[in-house]
Amino acid sequence: MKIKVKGIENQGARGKMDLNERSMIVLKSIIENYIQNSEPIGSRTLSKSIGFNLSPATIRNIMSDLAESGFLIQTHTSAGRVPTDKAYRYYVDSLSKKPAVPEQIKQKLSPVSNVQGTPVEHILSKAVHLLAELTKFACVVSTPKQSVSRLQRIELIKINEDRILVILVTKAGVVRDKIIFVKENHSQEFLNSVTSFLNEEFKNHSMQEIREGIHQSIVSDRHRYHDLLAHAVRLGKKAFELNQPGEMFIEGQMNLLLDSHFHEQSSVKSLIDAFEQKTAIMKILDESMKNKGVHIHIGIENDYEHLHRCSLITASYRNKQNVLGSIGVVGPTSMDYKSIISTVEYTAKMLSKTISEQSYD
Amino acid sequence: MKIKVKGIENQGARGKMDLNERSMIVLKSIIENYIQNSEPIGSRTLSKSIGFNLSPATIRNIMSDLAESGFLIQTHTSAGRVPTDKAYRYYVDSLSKKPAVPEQIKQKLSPVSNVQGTPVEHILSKAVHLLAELTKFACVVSTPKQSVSRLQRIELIKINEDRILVILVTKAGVVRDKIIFVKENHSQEFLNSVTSFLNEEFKNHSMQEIREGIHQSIVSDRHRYHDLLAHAVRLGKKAFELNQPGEMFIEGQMNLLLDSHFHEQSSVKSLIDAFEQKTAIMKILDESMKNKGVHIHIGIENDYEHLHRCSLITASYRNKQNVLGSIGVVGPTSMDYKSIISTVEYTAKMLSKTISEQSYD
DNA sequence: ATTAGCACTATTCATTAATGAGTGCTAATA
DNA sequence: TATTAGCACTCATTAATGAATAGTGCTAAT
Repeated sequence: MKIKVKGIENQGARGKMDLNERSMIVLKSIIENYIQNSEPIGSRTLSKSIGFNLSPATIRNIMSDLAESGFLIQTHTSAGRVPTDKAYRYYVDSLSKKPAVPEQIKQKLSPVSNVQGTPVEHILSKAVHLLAELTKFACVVSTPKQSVSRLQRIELIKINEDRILVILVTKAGVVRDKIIFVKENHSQEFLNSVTSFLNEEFKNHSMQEIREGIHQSIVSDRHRYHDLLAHAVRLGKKAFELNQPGEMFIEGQMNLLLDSHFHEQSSVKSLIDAFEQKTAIMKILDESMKNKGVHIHIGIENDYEHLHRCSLITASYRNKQNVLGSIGVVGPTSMDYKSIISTVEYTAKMLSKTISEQSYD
Repeated sequence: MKIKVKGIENQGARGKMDLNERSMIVLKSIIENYIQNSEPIGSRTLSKSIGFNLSPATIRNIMSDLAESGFLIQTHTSAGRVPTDKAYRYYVDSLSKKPAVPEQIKQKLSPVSNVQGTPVEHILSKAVHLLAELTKFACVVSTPKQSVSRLQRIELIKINEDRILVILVTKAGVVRDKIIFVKENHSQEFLNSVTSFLNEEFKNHSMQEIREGIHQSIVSDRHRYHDLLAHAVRLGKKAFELNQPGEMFIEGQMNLLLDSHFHEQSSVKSLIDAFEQKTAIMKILDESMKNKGVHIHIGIENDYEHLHRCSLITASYRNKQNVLGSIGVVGPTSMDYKSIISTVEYTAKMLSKTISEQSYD
């Protein structure tokens, strides 16, 4: 019993993404097998494991075509073929949308909502920890961007003659603190007035706006003759200057070492570098905040060379008002995209929900 | 030209620590060589590299004695001998006290004092990052213990009908925040009164004391007829309940993988576990807070089995008033104790200095 | 268009042999 | 008595060899 499949012909090596249905199925089988076993599958084995009857020889022909179009690659002449990044891209793009998240995964992620009421950082670290445990890869999460978040409250607390502790509470529920150094010895009562002024003036504005507003105030110098306001503006400028570079939590780096793909194959060194220089990953997380949904960066698609052997799956989290940051997984290009994608998506959703509920708007 | 050294005779395998001077020098040479090259040295090579003339045969005899007393071990018959944990302990104990910290190291650690004015967590993370970079091992630091630190200020900020943001500032300059859920809808003015009351009552007391004090208050119920105080005590109880488990920052885990000792030899798995279950390392850091100076845990000396192949060098950091936490290095038992010890000590000192200067007492 | 068959290639694995670093022991020596 | 020279022995490491294996590519037959 044989099946004949008519379809668009393979277009050769010119990079066209059209594959006839049979080639597609073969490619998919190869990819899924490789994801599972991390070793190439031969034409004979594939012939048996595939659904309908196709002889090894036919499969070899198909594989040869797929190799020519850049979906498969041979490490050496007599070795099986391994999917390329292009193949993974094709595979991911053709995935039937959103497989349901298994109940088991949901349950394992439920502790995220149990840490409500604790600092946002704590929630994030819980989430990223669980995600790493579930996926068995390295996971990262970026802390809420300060510039976009809106002010809920500012507090100025006198420490001693020349130091003031500034506490900023954002709508997203993030608390940031910083000590500023001042020349004048202000009384706490004075600071309280300044505090009220700043709160009234700037509540609900984003940090970005506030910084610009204060800058305007100083330039226009309209408070020149008003002592309190002048001081307030000056202190405010210092207070809102705290431009934290945006942090990132990493969990489960070690997981990557146990993964069969990194174990032998590639030099561990480049992975270490990738995590050492956090900027590259941070950039991808930032990028991910710009659009909704899950983002997938496969191997060579990454700008940063050290990440060429990794794939990143990221998704942003948010409160009701703003996108705050994003969370993601860093793993080998041959990761199980299907399940990882849905897990990351679900984690981001949980995170959004938990944080939204304790946000101040 | 030969040298004869008279000394106390080796006591055999009975565990006596007394070694004649010559054995001591040989042992020290073997250890230092092994630390440098991570491979055993033979009697011939050692005979040449050692200061005075000793034939390989003599050295073999000495080595044989050292092995018998448990300072050296052979992995197999025809292999060179490798120092045991006992040998490292002996070596460390006999180190001439406190070699000077190289200027280069001092310079590389100087950024720690540049982050003054930022949150304590930030300072810690900077310090542990630099330490990891310098030592090329994994480094850990524990955040200030909350229970011992004294209250500088508490703030209660109303979020909405049933939520209050609590901000605790300790003398050590640590800011902690938490949201508490309440049944009554208190006004911010009311919260301000409570705040003043709590600040007046508890400023300069340790969290431990405060918790006990509040507990007493409630038990004795002496505020029964005073509405404000009753509320204040009840809110205070909740506010001071925040018993953060004490965190730990880890940096440079990946460094261990590049180390020649872990690379092949031991299973990476146990190291991963050690870091996964942070409790073991946390316990050692806690322990280290109890006594001054540098603490050294060599291999098998560690209670936790996964750390049997590691050594930990820790030192506590403090402000003027209290010991706050500790910082340390986790590396192979064959680490360069001499330099690591002084580097850790210096880092802890820098940390203490930086934090003290921004502490509130 | 598909398949069977066969030649060819490269990896992997086990075996073997040579090498060499290192020790242990014994007898000679200072 | 302490030290040393010399030699036998052990065992890890390395390279070379060969057999087994998994896989492809090509061609001719269906």
